[in-house]
Amino acid sequence: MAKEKPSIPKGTRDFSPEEIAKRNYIFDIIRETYNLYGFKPIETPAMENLSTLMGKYGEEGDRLIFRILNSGDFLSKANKTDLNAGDSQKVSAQICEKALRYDLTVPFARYVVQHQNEITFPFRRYQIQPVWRADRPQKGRYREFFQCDADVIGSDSLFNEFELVKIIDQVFDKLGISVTVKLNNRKILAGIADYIGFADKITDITTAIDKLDKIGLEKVNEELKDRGLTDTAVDALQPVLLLQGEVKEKLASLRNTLQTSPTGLKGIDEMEELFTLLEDSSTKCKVELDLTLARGLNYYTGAIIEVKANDVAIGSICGGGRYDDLTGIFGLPGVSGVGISFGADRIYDVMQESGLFPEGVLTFSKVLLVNFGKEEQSYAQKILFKLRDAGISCELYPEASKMKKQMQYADKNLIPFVIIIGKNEMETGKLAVKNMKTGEQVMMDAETIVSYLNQNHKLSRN
RNA sequence: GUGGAUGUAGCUCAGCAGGUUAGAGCAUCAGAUUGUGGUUCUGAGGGUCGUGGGUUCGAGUCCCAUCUUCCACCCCA
Repeated sequence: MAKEKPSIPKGTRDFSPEEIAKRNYIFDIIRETYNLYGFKPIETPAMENLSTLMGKYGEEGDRLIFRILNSGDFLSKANKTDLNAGDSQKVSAQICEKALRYDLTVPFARYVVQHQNEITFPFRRYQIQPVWRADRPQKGRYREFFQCDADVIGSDSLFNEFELVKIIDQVFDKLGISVTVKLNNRKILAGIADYIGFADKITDITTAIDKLDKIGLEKVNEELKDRGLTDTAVDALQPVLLLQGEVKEKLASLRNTLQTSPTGLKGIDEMEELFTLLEDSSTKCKVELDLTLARGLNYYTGAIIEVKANDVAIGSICGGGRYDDLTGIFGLPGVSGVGISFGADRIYDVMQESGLFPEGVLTFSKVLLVNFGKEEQSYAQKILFKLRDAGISCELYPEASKMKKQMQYADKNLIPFVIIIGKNEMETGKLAVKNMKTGEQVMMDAETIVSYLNQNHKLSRN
């Protein structure tokens, strides 16, 4: 049999215990915060019906959806003409009924519609699961990655947007990542497109302006013209692109410019309300209005949210926005939702690069009990279970190896305490408790060990 | 989907005018030290040089293809 070199698909990764520990640290902080804000968890399957996903993410998005081949004699169901013509596009739709989920928002919309009679609105849910995209891997870009979504559906109130920004602020503060939250509003963008006379080209306009800080004003203008805008339209757009100043000033100026566009004015009202809420309850991170922010899938209709790390160049690490009619596609119109999504894998990369993971995350066992032999082991066992009863993670070295080896094991596994139980200790009842970080060793009886460890553990936790 | 770089031991890399048995550091394992780790010393194991073809007397080294990873574009967490 030919030897097969083990490997995993492009853009996917294995996770070691250490990596899981670090990732869980991120998940825990996000989950705690979601819980604190009263969100409830759900999960949905890794695969959805292809038709549920198609057409929700734009043309590019459709291309990036991983499709799942039907089982059995799937080719017999394919249209022979398309097959012979080599039309992969058409054939794949005929032989794939399922696909891996591309994000968590669309499956959530599907969930809401499907379970609408069990749900009490407004519904606050969160969801932490992997998603898949058939993208070409790059820095901070994977084909399988975790999203951590929180959405409020069934409420138009801008208080929801406000709370989501507060969550973002709190999560990144706890993680120790310095970030800037950028906000914009699709209605303002629509108003701008309307104002320059190209309401139908809003997608082209937004994707072009989105690149402003990346390729510069001139290139953006070029691209706008390439995408079919007239010179006068591009000229009319300039004051908007170059808008400077405080949030209030920007909005006032826009209000003047967009006075003929009811949609634009609505967007400005919304942003004003949101920023007023944010002013009354200050955030630790910077929150700014960025009119060039056009990101977001094409189902966004109101607020657009994006978060960038200030110290690491990696693209956005959290994004979100309001979608007014995502559930309408599945037969439940008139329900508005707003949500955010933390990109756990990018957050991981940022934390790794900036050395932000606390030391303690890699500690699994808090205590190792040294094993010297049969008698010592049975004595140590009692201590072992006593510690576990007290909620202290610990392990007993399973065989009577050399002490050096056992100490090395504790060292390599970053176990902060070692308890040594030999003949002497068994006779006196005083056990040797060694702090592996300081090297200091204290003799104490079994009764005091638990409180000693708890105390020291808290101290070292910082 | 487009363009560019990369691939030698578990990891980081050396080796190249094509020429015997492919090297180093770190890591691993064992010993020095049969009750004390993170330092030191000694030794050992570990590679079909990403994969498949081709050129050549001879290829880790040159050519082609393919895959991986990385970088940029597109797009995005």
